Amino acid sequence: MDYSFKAIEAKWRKLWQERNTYKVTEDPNKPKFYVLDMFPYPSGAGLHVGHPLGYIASDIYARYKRLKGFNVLHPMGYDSFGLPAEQYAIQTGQHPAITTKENINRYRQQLDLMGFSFDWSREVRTSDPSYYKWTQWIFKQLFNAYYDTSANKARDIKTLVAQFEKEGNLYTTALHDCEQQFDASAWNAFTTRQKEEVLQQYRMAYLAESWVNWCPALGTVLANDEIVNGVSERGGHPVEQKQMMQWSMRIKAYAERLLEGLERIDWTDALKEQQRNWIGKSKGASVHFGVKNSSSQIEVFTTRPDTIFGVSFMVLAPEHPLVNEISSADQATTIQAYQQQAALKTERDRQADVKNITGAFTGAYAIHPFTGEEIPIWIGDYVLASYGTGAVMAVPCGDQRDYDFAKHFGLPIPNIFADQDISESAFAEKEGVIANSDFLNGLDIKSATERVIAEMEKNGIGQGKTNYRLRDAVFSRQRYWGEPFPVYYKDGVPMLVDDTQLPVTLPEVDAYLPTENGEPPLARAPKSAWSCQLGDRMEYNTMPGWAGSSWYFLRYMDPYNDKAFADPEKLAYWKQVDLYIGGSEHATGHLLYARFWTKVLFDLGFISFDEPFSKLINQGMILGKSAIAFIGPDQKMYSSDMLPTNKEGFREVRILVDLLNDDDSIQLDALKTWQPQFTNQEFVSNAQGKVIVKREVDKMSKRWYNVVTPDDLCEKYGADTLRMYEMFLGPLEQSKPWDTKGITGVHSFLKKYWRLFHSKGTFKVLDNEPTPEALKSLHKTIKKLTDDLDRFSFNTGVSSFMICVNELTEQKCNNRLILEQLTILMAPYAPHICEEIWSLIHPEASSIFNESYPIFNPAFLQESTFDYPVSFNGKMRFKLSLDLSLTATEVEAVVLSKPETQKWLEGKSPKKVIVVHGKIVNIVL
RNA sequence: GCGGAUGUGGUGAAAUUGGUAGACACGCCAGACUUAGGAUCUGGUGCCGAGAGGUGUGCGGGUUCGAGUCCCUCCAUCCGCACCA
Repeated sequence: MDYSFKAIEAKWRKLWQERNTYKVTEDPNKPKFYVLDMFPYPSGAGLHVGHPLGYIASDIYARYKRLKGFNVLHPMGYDSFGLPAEQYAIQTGQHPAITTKENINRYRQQLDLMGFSFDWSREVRTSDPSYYKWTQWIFKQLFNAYYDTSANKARDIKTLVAQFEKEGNLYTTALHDCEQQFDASAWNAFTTRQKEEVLQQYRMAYLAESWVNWCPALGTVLANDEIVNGVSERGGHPVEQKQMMQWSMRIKAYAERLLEGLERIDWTDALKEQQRNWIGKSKGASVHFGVKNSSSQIEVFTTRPDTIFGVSFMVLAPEHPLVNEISSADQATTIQAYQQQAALKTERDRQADVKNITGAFTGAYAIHPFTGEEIPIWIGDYVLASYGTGAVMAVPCGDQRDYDFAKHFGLPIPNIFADQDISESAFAEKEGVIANSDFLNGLDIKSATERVIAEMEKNGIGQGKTNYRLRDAVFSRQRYWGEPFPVYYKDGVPMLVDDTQLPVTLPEVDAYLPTENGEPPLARAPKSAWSCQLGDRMEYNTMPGWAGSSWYFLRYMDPYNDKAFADPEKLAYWKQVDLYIGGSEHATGHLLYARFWTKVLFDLGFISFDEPFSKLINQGMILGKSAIAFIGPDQKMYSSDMLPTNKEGFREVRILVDLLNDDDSIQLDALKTWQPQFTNQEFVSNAQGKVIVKREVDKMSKRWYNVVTPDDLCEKYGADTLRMYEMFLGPLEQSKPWDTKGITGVHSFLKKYWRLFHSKGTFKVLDNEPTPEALKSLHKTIKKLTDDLDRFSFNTGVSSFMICVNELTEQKCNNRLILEQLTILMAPYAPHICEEIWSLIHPEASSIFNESYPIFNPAFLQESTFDYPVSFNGKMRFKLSLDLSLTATEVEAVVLSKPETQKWLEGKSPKKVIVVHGKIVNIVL
C-alpha cells in the first residue's frame, strides 16, 4: 500500500472534528499549559507559506505537551477589526463585516488544511459584539481607574473622589496632568462638569487635547507604533502633528513597571531591548530657570546636571507655551515666522532635515540659577515639544547638537571640562573631570552629578528626576470598523454607558467616510441606528486596532461568558500564556499594550498575574524568491544566461513564480496566457532552448508575484510534509527565503517512514523482541527529540527522525514496540500519518494524542567501547576503538604503543599527552 | 549616531557545557532497476592536490594541549530606534 497522504489527511481531519479530539476543558487533576499564537488579521490575500510557520511550531509544541500529560489550551481566533476591510468598504460600499467574514472563512479553510490542533470551540473574533462587549467593559474599568504612585498601582477612581471630598488634591499621590490645586471645599463647590474635567486628568483612560499624529489620507490619528519612518504603517501615507481632543491611555504610569516586568519574563534580548528603548528611561534632573523681567520659570530636563555651569543659552521647542509670553517685541515677528515655518513641517521633514540647523532668538533671557548670569533664550525645532519639558539648557561644550547650534548662531561655547579640547566638537563622553564650575571643580562626572542635584534640591532650584520617552497612547480613531466607545456625552461631559446596555454595537451608516464637518463616520448614524441612545450624543470615535488584541488571550479561557470577560475560576486555572509565538513586528505595539492592560487588570484585582506572556518566541519571516526576467530593447525576453554585457535598454519584469520549472526556466506557454502583455512575447532562449530567470529574495507578497501558498503544497505533498518541511528549513527564529525544491527530501522521508510498516504492499509489524540496535536508535531519538523540543529546536528534531528512520530501515526493523514509540514521537510533527499508522496498529484507539510520550532509558545507549579520535597538536589524525573501562593513563599507554601514533610522532617524543575519558586524545609535539 | 541579531560547502543548515567542523537534507556526479520517470535504490560530493598531504567556520590578533564556540580590534548584512536633551 502506498502512502496516500490525500486520503489519510482528509480522513483524519474529518475524524478529529467528529471526535472533538482537540476540545479541552479545565481539569484540576492535570497541570495546565497554554500555547498561543498571535491571532491573524484576516486579510483578503489569504495565507502564504510564511504565515503558518509559527502556527506549525506552536502546534507541535502543544501536541508534545499534551502527550507529556499536560492539559493544553491551544486556541485560535481573528483580530478582525482593522483598516483594510474598511478601506475596501469605502471603495466598494460593501460592509466591512461581510468582507471580514469572507476572509475569515478563507483563512479557516487554509488553516484546516494544515491539521492544527486548535480547539475551535474557543474561537474569538474581536469584531464580534459578544467579544467587544468586554473590550468596552475593560475600557470602563480603565476610565474608572487612576494610578496611585505611593501604592504603585491602579485604583478605583472612587477612592480618589473620596479623597478630593475630604482634602482636595493637595496631598494626593495620584499620577495626573492636573495643574490646578484645590482643597475639599473647592472640590465640593465644583459643578459636575468641572469635577469631570479635573478627573479626566487622573483617569487611566482619559479625554484630552493633545498633540497627535494625524494622517490626512486615512482621516484618522495614529499611535506612535503605527507610524514607520514618518509615514503610516498601513498604506504609507504622510503623517502630521495636530492638536486634537482625543481619548488616551495613561500608559506612562506603568513605564517603570513595564520596564521592571521584563526582568521576569522569558523573551529574547532583542525584543526586551526594543521595549526598553521604546520606554526610554533616562535619569537626570529637572531644573528651573528664572526668566529676566518675568515671573515665569522655564523647567528643563537634563541627563547632565553636572554640566550646568556650561550652559550658555537655552532652547525651547517652537510650540513651547512660554514662547509667546517671553518673546521681546522686536523679536516677535521673527519668532512667529519661525513658529509657522516649523508647524508646516511634518514629522518626516523634520527627521529628514537633521543637518539643517534652524532657530530664532526670542529676545528674552533666562537667569542661571547658580551664577545669576543672563542666558539668551532661543527656539529651535531640534527641541521636541513632546519630550521632557520641551525645553533644554544648552551646554555646547558637552552636547554635539548644542555645539552645532552655538557654532551656527555664533553663541559662546564655554569649556567646563578639564584637559579637553573642544575646538572641533563637543566632548560628550561620560567620563571626565569638571572644571570652571564653582563648587563642582575637580569632581568626576558621577560625583559632580550627585553633588549638583543635592545643591539644587537644597536651594529649591531643581531635583533629581527620571524621564521616560514613552508617551501616553492615543486611543481614539476616526474610523468606522472598530469598537464603539461605551461613552455618551451630556452637556459636553463624557459619561459611561451602563453595563446592562453593553455592548454598544456598531451602528449602520450610509457611508464609511467622515461627515462634511470632518466628524468620524459614526456621526453619520441616525440616533435610531444605535443600540442605545443616551445623553446628547454617543461617542463617534472608535477604538484602535490594539484594543481587542490587548486582552484576547484571556477570552479564550471562557469565550461564551456573558457575565464576565472570563470566569475567575477559569482565569485562575489557565493563568498566563506559557508559550506565545508570533512576529517581532509587534514589539512596541501589541506586546506593550497587552502587558499594560494585563497590569491594570491585575491591579484592579481581576486577574492574578501581571505579565501576560511568560515565554515568547518570534518566528522569523519567510521571504519570497522573486523571478526576474529581462526584456531587451528589441522587446524580446532574454534568458538570463544570454544577456549581453552591455545591458543598456534592458528592463526587468517580475514573473509569477508558479510559471517556473524546477531549473528556474519559464513555462513559456503558461507565461503567454498569464498576462496579455506576454501573449505575443518573443524569446531569446539559451543553448538548451530555455529561458532562465534570475531569482531575487524579497518579502513574500502578491505584488512581487512570489507568493507560495500552503494550499498548493498540501495538495501536492500533503500537510504532514509541508509541516515538517517548514520546520526543517532552519531555526524558527531565523528569517529565511522559501525554496520549494527541498520539500521532496521531507516527502520521501515520510514515504520511507511509511515503508517501515509495510512489506510487499501490506501493513505488517511484528511482536518480536526488539534488537539492541533498534532500541539504541529509538532511545537516541527520544533523548534528542525531548532536548530539541525543550529548546524549541524544531529543525534538528526533523533531522533526528530522518536519522532514526534511516537506521531502522537499514536494520530492517519492523518491531511493533519500536515503531509504536517512534510514531508517538513523530505525531506532533506529522499528525495525520502518525494517527493513521496508530489506527492500523490499534484500531480501537480514538487518537494517538491520548497516548503518552515515550520515556528515555539511558541503559539502551550504554556502550562498552569508544572510538577515540587521536589528535596531534589538536588535529585529528586517526581513530582508535578502545574499551571504555580503560583509565586515562591506560588509554595513553595504548595510544602511544600504536604504530599509527609512531608514524605521526616522526621520531619525536610527545611533550604532553591529554586524554579526556570518553572524549578525545590529544598529543602535543 | 544608539541598541539588537547574524556571518560555516554550490544551497538550507548541524555541531546544546571549548574536545572528530559540515550531521540531516537539497543540488550535483556516477551507477542499478526501468518502455519511461519529477518513482525507487546504491556509491560519491568543503576547497587545493594525481597522491602523500595541505588547508578550511567574515578579516586580523589573543587565551588554551585544543577555539565555529571564550576575549579584543575591524568588516559586511539584516532588524529596531533615532535631533530624546
